[in-house]
Amino acid sequence: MTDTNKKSQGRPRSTQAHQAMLQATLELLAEFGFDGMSIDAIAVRAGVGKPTIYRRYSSKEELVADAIESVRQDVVIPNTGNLWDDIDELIQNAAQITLSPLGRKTVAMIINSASNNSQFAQIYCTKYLQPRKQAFAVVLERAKARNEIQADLDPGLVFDTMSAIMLYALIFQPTPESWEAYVRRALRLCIS
Amino acid sequence: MTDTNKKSQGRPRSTQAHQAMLQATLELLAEFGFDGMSIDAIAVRAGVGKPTIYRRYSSKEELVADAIESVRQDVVIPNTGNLWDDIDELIQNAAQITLSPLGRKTVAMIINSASNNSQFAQIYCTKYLQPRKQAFAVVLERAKARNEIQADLDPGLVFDTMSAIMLYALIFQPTPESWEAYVRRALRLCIS
Amino acid sequence: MTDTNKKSQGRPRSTQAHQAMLQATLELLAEFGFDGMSIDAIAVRAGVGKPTIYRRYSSKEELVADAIESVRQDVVIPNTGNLWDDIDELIQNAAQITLSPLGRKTVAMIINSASNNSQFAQIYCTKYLQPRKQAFAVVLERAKARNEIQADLDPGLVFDTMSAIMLYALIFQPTPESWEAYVRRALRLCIS
Amino acid sequence: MTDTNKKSQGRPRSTQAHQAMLQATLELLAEFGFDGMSIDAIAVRAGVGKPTIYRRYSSKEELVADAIESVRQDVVIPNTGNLWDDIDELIQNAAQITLSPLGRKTVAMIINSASNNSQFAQIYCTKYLQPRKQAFAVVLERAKARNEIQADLDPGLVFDTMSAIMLYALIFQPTPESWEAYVRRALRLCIS
DNA sequence: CGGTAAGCGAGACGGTACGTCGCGTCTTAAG
DNA sequence: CTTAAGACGCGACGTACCGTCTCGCTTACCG
Repeated sequence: MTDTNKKSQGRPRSTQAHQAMLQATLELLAEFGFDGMSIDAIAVRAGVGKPTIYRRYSSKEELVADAIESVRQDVVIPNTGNLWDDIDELIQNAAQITLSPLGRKTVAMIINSASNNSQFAQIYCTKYLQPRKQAFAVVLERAKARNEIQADLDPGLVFDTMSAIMLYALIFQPTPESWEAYVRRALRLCIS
Repeated sequence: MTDTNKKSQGRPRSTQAHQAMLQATLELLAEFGFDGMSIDAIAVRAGVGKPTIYRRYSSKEELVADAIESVRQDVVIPNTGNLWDDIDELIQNAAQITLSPLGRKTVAMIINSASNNSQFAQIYCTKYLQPRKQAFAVVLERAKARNEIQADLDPGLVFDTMSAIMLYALIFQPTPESWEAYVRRALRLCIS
Repeated sequence: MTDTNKKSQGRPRSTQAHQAMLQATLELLAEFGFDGMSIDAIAVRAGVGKPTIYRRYSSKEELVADAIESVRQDVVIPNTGNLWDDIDELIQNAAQITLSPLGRKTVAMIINSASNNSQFAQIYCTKYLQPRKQAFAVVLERAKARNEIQADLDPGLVFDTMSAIMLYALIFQPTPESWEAYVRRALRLCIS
Repeated sequence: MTDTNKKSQGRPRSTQAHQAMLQATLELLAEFGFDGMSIDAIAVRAGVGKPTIYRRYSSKEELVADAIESVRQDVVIPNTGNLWDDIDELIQNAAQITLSPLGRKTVAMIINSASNNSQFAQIYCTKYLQPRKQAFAVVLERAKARNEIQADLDPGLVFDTMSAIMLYALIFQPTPESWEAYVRRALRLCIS
C-alpha cells in the first residue's frame, strides 16, 4: 500500500539563511525603523537573495514579527512575597525591553501594525499578551492570598490597564518623571 | 527696515482646492489607511495637482494632521451634576469619534505617527490632549466639590489612564463587551 | 509483472529522462518560443530535475539544438525525371517542416541563434545545409544531363538563393500568395 | 461648438531624455547585444529613470527598434545610367550599414524579433523594406527603359530575392569571397 | 484698467523599493 | 553513483509612489 506521505522533499530550507535574515532584520529595524528599511537592504545585509525572504514571509510585517518573536524573552512570574515589589519587578522587566532603542522601535512597529491590521493585533494578543496576563494573574492571586488587595479585583482588567499605561507613556511621554515611576504611580490609582 | 511689506502678490491660494484636498485625504484615510494611500491618489481624488498639495504641506503626516484638525470637534465639558454621568458623556463623545471607520483609521494613524515620530507625538499632546485634559480636570474638580471623590486625586493621571485604556481597547479589543462598557469598567478601578 | 515499476539500481532512468526532456523541449519550443520558455518549465514538463538537464547541456541553445537534431528528417533526393517536378517536391518537403507551428519556431530559433552566434551558424551550415546542398546538386546535374538548364549554372549558388528565399518568405511573409507558390516563383527568376 | 480638442496637457516629454535613452540603447546594443543588455543599464547610462523609458516603450524590442529607426539612413535611388552600376551602389550602401559591428547586431536583432514576432516583422516590412522596394522598382524601371532587362521582370520579387540573399549571406557566410561579391553573383542569376 | 506674478491642473522627470521570475548551482533523500 | 525535488544567491523585470520640475492657463492684485 502506497502511503502517499506528504513528507518534505528536495533541499531543506537553510536555517543559516533564516537566522541571517532575522538578525539583519533586527539590526536594520533598530537602525532605520520599520518604514526606513527595505527588503533589499535586509537581503544584502543577510547575504541572502530576496526570493529567499519572500519564500518564507509574504510581507515585511510578517518578517519583522517573526524576528521579534525570535528574540523574545520568557515570561517571568516574580514572587518576592510583596505585591508592589512584584509589580516593580514586572515594570523593571518591561522597562528593559521597551526603553532600549530597539525596544522603542519594536513597540512602535507593533502598535503600528496592530492599529492598522486587526489580525496582527489578535495574533499579538494571543502570542504575547495572553501569557503575560496569566502570569500577572498569578501575582495578583498571591497578593489576594496575603490580603494585600481586594478579593474581587479583576486581574485581567488590571493587566490591561497596566499595559495600556505602559504603551501610552512610551508613546506620549506625558511627564518629565521616569517611565517606570510614572507607570507605578498610575498603577497606584487602580490597585487599592 | 524696508516698509515694502512682503504681502501676497499674484493669485491667492484657492480655498476650494484646499478644501477638496482635505476632504479627499479624509476619505482615502478611512478607505485605505495612512500607509495605503498615496499623495497621487489624494491629488486625483481632489482634482488637484500634486504641487498644489506640496506647496501647502511638506509631508503626508502634515497633510493628514491638518485634515484631522479640520474636522475636530470642540472640547465639551459635561456638567450633569454627577461624576459618572459626566464620565459617561465623555466616553460617549469619544466613542462617536473613535468607533466610526474613519475614526478608527484616524486613531491608528495618530498612534502610528506618534510612536514613530516623537515630534508628532508632542504636537498631538499639545494640540489635542492638553485641552481635553484641562476639561477633564474641571469635571473632577466639580466632583471633588461634591465630595464624590478624594481631594488628592491627580486629575492629569486619571485622564492619562482613561486615554490609555481607550486607545488600548481600540487597538486590541481585549473583550467581547462593548468598547464603552469596557472603558467604564476600567475607570471604575481608578476612581474610588 | 514480475517486479516493481521502479526497476533497478545504478542509473536506470537515464535514456528515459533524456527522451522526456527532449520531448518537453520541443513542445515548449512550439508553444512559447525560444525566449518564452524556461529551463524550469522544461524540467517540470519532463518530470526531470534541473541538474539532470544541466548535466547534459550547458545552455538552452545546446539543449534545443539537440532536441531539433533528434527529430530531423533524412535528406531526400527527388528524381521525377523533370527538374521542376523535382524542385516542387523539395519545396513541398521543406514546407512540411517549416510551415508547422513547431517548424516556424524551430526555424526562428535557428536563425536567431545563427545571427547572434556565428559558431552556431557554421555548425548548422555543416550539419544541416551542406548535405542538402549536395543533394540539390545531384538534382541539378540530372537536369543538366537532360539539357533542361545551362551547364554552367552554379548549383551551390542556386541552392543558397533558394534557401535564402525560403527563410525570407517565412519570416516576412511578403505576399498573400502561398509560401510554396512564392518560393517557386522566385526560383523561376534564377533558373532559366 | 464643443470641439473636445485632445491637446497636450502637463509637462511635455523631454526630448533630451528621449535622445539620451536612444543613444544609450545603441551603445549598449553594440557593446553587449540585445539579450545582454538590461533596461536598468540603459536607464543608468542615459541618466534617466526606468519609468521614463517604460512611459515611451512597452518592451525592449520597441525601444531598440526606435533607436535603430532614429539613426537610419535615407533611402537612396542611384542613377548611374547603367543597371549594374546602380545595383553595385545599392550593395555598397547596404554593406556600409550591415557589415559594421553595430550593423551586424542590429540585423541580428531585427531577424530575431521578426522571426519570433510576426507583428514586428510586418512593421519592419512596412517601415523599412517597403520604401527600399519602391526605390529599387524605380531603378529597374529605368533599366527597362534602357532595354537592359526584360519588361516583364517583377521588381518586387527581385528586390525580395536580393534582400533574402543579403540576409542569408550575412548570417551564414557561405563562401570565402566578400559579402558584396557574393550578393552580386547571386543577383546575376536572377537578372537576365 | 491692464500688466504681471503667483497659483492652478496636468503630467513628465530622476529615483527608490517593490514583489516576481528565471538563471545556473547546491543540497537533500531515495533508489 | 544518479535521480527528482526544490532551496539557494543573483540579478533583471515591469510597477507604484515619491517629491520636484516644467508646461500653458487662469485669476486677482497693484501700479
